[in-house]
Amino acid sequence: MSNPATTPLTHIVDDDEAIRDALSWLFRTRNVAARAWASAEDFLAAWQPDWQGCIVLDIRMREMSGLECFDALLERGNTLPVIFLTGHGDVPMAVGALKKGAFDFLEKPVDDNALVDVVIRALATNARHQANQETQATVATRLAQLTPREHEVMQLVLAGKFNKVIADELNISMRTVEVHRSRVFEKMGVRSAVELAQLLSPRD
Amino acid sequence: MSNPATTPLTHIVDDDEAIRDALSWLFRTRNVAARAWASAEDFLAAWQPDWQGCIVLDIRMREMSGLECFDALLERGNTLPVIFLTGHGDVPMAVGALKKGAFDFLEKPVDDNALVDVVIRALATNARHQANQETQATVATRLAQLTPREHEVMQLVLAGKFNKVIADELNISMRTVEVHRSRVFEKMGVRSAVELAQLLSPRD
DNA sequence: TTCCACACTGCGGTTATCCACAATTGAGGG
DNA sequence: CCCTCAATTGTGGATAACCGCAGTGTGGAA
Repeated sequence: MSNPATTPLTHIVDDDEAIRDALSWLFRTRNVAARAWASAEDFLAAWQPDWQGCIVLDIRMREMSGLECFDALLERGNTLPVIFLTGHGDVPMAVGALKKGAFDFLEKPVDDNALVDVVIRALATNARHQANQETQATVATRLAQLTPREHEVMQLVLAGKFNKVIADELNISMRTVEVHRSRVFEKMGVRSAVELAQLLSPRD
Repeated sequence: MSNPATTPLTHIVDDDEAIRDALSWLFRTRNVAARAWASAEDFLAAWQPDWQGCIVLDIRMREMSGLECFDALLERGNTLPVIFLTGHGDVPMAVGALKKGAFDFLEKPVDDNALVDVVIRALATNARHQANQETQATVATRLAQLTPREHEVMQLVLAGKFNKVIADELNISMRTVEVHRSRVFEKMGVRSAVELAQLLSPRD
């Protein structure tokens, strides 16, 4: 049994066993690791925030619908790309799902190649997102290690101020500024203010 | 006549005069500056890349359809947010438009308040995009003023390297590095490598 | 030929940054 | 009481960055 936290899986969520089997088979023939779920409830009960991969989610299911499942996932902070499949979609439903962040919205019957293409793109998107999350987590961990004073000095360093100016503003000696500055660089794993600025540059 | 390059306008493109009039009136009552066009061709003939505002675009029109107009706008590098209106949309059409970057996709009859809300959000999005474009244009202009050698030195400065190391790598004197470095800061309008790094930090 | 832009360099002097070594004080926890 | 951590500071010495002043050489355009 693959571990969804480290091996990206395409999760097929559909109450129709024939569809689940067909999609499982399709993905297997395309070397896409997949796992099938017979209901949205089953999937949600198992879902973990650190899973990697993507979700192929049928809209119309017996108990909980795909859209309800999607809303629940969003509430839990899901970041897996969600591809909706539906036999009877309408425009507001599709538009609403996409604007809530759904990755795609496809109508059945769906072309095998088209679906696999979408899944592969979704997996790539998830991989990029994961890499970005890890970087941000590392930065956040390092920032959390700074003492309040170090953090304060760091902001002024990032504002491009001289040590002498920082010392004046904080009413401390230049030597103290140097100590804090040096410790900031050490804790943030950088060697210069340029590297620090680049590490902490705002990203959309 | 307002100048669309500087005054944000909501462009109503619909071959149905009654709709145009109704929407013009609606926007006027909500203090949203608008301009109506009887055909996609008319709008496209007038369109300029520096216009500000947004576009409310009907899909089904006599000659050129809204979707064709949208494709033409994309080819021309349009950045105005596009809100589609349709009386008979289907899911693939809606999904396709949104994935090509349409701002929204609404079905007629559309609720006045809902439409105005969407338009106001689109206008805000356009304003943010415009501000970002201006910043990027300023940076690009400044970068274009650098000599090739200055640009080369700048890259090494941004890599956090000492002047001495840069001099070694480029086989020039340290004084020359200092000269280039100083001129880079001057032309880029910054006072330190930190500011330069922040000005040029990658953005998605 | 002259002028200009670009690239380059040396000298001397100043300011900024960095840090080893050493030390003190205060707060909090075991 | 002892220990750890955070904040602070001084001394002395070294390296890095900055720049005025002065100058040279090359290539291209007028």
